Amino acid sequence: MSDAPATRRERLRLQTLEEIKRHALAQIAEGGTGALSLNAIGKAMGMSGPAIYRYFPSRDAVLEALVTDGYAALTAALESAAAAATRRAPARRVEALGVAYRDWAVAQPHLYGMLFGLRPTGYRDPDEAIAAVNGSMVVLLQAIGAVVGDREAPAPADHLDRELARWSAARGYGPEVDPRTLRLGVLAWTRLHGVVGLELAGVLADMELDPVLLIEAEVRSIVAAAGGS
Amino acid sequence: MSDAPATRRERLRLQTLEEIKRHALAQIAEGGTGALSLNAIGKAMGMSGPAIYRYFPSRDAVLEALVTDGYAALTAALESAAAAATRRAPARRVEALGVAYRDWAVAQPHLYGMLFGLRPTGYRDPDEAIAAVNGSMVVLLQAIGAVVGDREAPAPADHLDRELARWSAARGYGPEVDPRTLRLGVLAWTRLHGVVGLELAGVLADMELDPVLLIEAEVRSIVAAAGGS
DNA sequence: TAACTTCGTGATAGGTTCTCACGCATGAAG
DNA sequence: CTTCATGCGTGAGAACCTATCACGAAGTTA
Repeated sequence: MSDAPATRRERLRLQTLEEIKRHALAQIAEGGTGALSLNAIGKAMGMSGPAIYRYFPSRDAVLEALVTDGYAALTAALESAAAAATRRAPARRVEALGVAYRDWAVAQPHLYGMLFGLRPTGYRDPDEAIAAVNGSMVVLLQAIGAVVGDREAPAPADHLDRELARWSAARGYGPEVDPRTLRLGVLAWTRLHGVVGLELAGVLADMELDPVLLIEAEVRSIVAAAGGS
Repeated sequence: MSDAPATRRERLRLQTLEEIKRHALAQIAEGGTGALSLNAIGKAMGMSGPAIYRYFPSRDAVLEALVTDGYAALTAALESAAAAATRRAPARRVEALGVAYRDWAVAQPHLYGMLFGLRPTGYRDPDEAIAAVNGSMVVLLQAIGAVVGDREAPAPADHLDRELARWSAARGYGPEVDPRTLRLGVLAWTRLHGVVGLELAGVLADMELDPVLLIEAEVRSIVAAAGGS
């Protein structure tokens, strides 16, 4: 994760680099991505605007760095939640993950929006970021896999199952992740995102629906389909 | 819908107003909301930048107008899909709605993002827009209601059901919409949005998952829960 | 015909990102 | 210990943006 700080210069450079990202994140937290201004960051750090360009080639590069960091932070949050619930029943562990996912998103809505919201056309995550988001998926799959347990998979393979099998193989998950777990893992994610996304968009608030109840309902639907209590 | 054009002046004004929105939509379609420039719109229409301010008080007002129109367009698309499938089995009608929902979103991703993506903090839809999005919900509820049919609802009312009952009553849907339909309607929406949102974010593409298969799986999950085939 | 309303224009203020040439200070090599 | 190169920050400036303002030219009504 952290390379050797090597020379003193690099250490300082890394320090200001982190400080820039900290300020950028704070700006985004109140005001959205549009409120990010390299000029303002420079001023807040006590230096001029153009100085930032010594550290980031462009405004978009700053955003991209935040995205990559964000993926890692989300995965870390999920791992921590899974670790905290490791002694509880598998079904409860899945529920804890669902709640943790929403909590993380709600705590920093604009960052979540940068990760899973609309992107400028043509934008594609760097491989580094794709790998990071993959970590979240692994956590989910482990938890759901524990619920499924050793039950044999009676589901007749449909189109989706076949694609998922290919997908899992290509990803190196290997055949030890059974099809049902795979399917439920992906669906759990899209369902969680559906609720969280609409909550952050303010639609659920407009309708006066409680997002937590929806999250719980969706978690329960996944657990039930996995054969859990 | 359309008021009387009254005087000739108003007719012309409405015409340029529409033209502005057309150009705005085109700009957003390629480049996202950040690419919207009133200056550029004016230039494209053969007039100066500030002239636009005779029609919209601010840049955000243009975006807001697009949002309101967008809600209506989505509802219209769903209604049209429902009408086209009116002679088919109820389960098929729900499926048609799911596909239509995704099709509409994919056809104009940035507009969809403006409707259901992250908003600038503090932003809240005008009542007009909330009413418009409500229309989409009604279409969904009708289709799902047809699948549920006259089956009695055996579901033990949980938290979510109780909240939905209050919600439905407050909305004037009346008690004729049964709890199960209500619940499935909301869940159908969040599930569809989950898949579509991740697709538009490019996450599914990164993972090489086919969104259509996911949509079908989710529609089937709703239909199954409704008791349909 | 005269008065009034509406529309579009150019100028302008203040903001942004981003490039550039310059000077300073730090760390490294001889 | 001295010299030199590298990296860092600055201010000026180009090109863009939103938004406001005073002004003149239309079209509309009395």
